[in-house]
Amino acid sequence: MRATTESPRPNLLELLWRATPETSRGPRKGLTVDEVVAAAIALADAEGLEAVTVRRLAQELGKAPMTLYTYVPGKAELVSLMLDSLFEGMARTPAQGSWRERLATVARDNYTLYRAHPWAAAASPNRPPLGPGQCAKYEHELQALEGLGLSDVEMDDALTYLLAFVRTAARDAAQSDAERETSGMSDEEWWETNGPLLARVLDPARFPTAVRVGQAAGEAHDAAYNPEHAFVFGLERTLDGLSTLIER
Amino acid sequence: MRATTESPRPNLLELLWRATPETSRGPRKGLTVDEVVAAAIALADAEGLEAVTVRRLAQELGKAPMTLYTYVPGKAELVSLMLDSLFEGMARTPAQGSWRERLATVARDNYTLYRAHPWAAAASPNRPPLGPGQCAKYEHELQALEGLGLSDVEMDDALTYLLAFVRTAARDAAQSDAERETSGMSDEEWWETNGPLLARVLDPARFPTAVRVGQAAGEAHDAAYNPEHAFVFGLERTLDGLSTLIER
DNA sequence: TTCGTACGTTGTATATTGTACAAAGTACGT
DNA sequence: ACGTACTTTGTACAATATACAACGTACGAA
Repeated sequence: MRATTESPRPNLLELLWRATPETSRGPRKGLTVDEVVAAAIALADAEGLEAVTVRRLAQELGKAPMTLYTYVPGKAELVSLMLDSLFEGMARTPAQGSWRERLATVARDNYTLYRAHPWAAAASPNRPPLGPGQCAKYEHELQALEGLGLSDVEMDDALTYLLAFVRTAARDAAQSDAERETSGMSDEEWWETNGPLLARVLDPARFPTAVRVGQAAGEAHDAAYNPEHAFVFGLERTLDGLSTLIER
Repeated sequence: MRATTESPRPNLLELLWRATPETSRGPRKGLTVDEVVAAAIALADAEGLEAVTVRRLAQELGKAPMTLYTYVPGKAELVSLMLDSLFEGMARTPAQGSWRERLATVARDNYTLYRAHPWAAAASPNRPPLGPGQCAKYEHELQALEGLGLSDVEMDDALTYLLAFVRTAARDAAQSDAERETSGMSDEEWWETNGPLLARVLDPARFPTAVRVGQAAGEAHDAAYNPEHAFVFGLERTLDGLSTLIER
């Protein structure tokens, strides 16, 4: 048996905190984890997360594809690093005003982030890994809920609930945008194509309420779905829902 | 120029409503769209959506891979068909009781569906294509909001908001399950591996609230995240949020 | 100063994906 | 009876993540 070296594959958490042991042997590294992550974010912002392939990213960095695996154990870890980097640098508007204003600000900061980086809304899990960015974000956002008489567990519940709403709203908005782009069809074209079939098949006798309400919603929003309206409406509802917990 | 036949690639909407023109020429079809969709659902239920590849599905059906393209124009359309089929067959508990009870029932029916078919929660868009299943579902669910004094647009807003919450809750729950399975790590093992680093890096002076609240939440749920609790908590908040719209 | 070895870099290779294309075969309508 | 529309299928291709091994570099010990 050959005494092969134990490959010290860095753990995601170590990587997030940049707690990988420094090595001195061997050639100098031509890149840093931060550079790789920054390039990946730039690429995802410009062309979407599906453009962030190992080959393409390496090309962008002027290296051979496999080189990246020196910096990042795999693609999943790279995405986590991208997210944490976003969280690290995102806006943290200082908390002020009523609890409702403070939470609305938290929601808007998040919505703005996810709208600016649509790939992040799709990639972000409900519980992101505990990197420095996520921790700073969590710390900041909890401030909006401090001193309201909630238990610690309720603070976490409330924040998780609010953030899940925002992520979903942003994700749906991004998806709505993407569909419009991908299909390359305007709403008018869509109706020209599909209207006849729908008219035949959407029997008002069978779906009376659906036809009535669907039509009203479509006309009101001037589209099948209006993400910005959904966010505004949903944010009010979400804050109202939290008020019964907070103003108990 | 050869007079090639215009390939009558069926539109998704035509396919959803099974409104594809019947052909008589040529060999008899060995399958039906319904059989393909049913097999795909069974496969996704058993092994996840990532197991539903064209090759695997064809094998399951005893056909060559490319045969499936006779029935379905591509994989995206197949997934839409799978979803609509699920919606068609899902539980529709009759509406009764207060508006709150009715909406809670709608939410639970949806949550049950998505928990039984985790791939569907991940694949379902905010606005599913207008297939027969989706229409029947929409019609049914709107009943819970009928007669409450809401405008048609508000009915749609409210339902969309409620369903987005449920989808997200189910998606997060499925992801939480998947992570546990994929990592193959129990919570204890995770802490053994990552505890030391976290202890060093999660400075209570830098993240006082985060450390305090995070620890409390973790202990209360006996895990980093408790999806079922999040659903119960969130459903109450969501209904409270809608109450300010409905009981105005 | 020399040299072994740990480690960065990279070319090659593999398994898997969706699906385009064309050949082959089938059965209906004329 | 026969042409042709349509099903079925084999082959092929581009793209993916990443395993593996060869190669070269430069530090640390001698």
